[in-house]
Amino acid sequence: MNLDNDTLIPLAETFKILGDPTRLAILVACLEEEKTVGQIVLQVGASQSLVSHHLRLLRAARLVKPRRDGRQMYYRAHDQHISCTLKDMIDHIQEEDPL
Amino acid sequence: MNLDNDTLIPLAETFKILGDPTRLAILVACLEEEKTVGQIVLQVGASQSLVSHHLRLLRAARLVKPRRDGRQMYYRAHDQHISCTLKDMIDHIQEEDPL
DNA sequence: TAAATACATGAATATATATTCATGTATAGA
DNA sequence: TCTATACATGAATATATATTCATGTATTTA
Repeated sequence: MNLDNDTLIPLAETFKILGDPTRLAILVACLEEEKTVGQIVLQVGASQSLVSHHLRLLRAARLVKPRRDGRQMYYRAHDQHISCTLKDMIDHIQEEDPL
Repeated sequence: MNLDNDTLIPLAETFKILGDPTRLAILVACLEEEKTVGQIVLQVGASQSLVSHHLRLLRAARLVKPRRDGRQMYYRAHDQHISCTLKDMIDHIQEEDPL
């Protein structure tokens, strides 16, 4: 596998977005079903402001997509490859060290 | 998918390691075949010191594994789930926005 | 043992980034 | 049109981190 900078840089940027526990928790919270910002705030246990800031980054990286309904915003993970990526990485972490 | 902190935090830490273009380039350089530090330095185009610092982080996250032979160190990506993760993410990036 | 090669590491620094606080904007209902 | 609700945003800040420079350590060869 050989990557030019046009692939490498956005790839790194996307991984960087996943590289924060709060943001990752937000993403996981809306991975299987869409959630309102309020629901995410409760589930993740971070401030509303912080969740909003993170959601903006997640949106910019197209990791979540928003939908408005009345005065609520629903967010949902861009599930296509995200859950695969998460599963691969969880496998990596849970993998035993080879002696 | 619901993740407790014992999974979430190391998961985020691992993604964070991938979230830097130089480090990602180093990882990709030794993804398919092991490389000496010198080879990686040439291929990536970063300073020897920087490559060494990054290799330490990659090693700590068990993303690469070292092997010494004489005065050379060979590094190789911990390929098990890494190349899958990279492919999933590349797919995500190259994916078109739904209208 | 001395010198050279290959890599690692510590300190220093400039920049990036997570978080908070205060405030702004949009929508719904009275 | 006020008020309340739900969310977004800007500024400020403390902390993290990528990079460089200088130096240290291990291994080979003379």
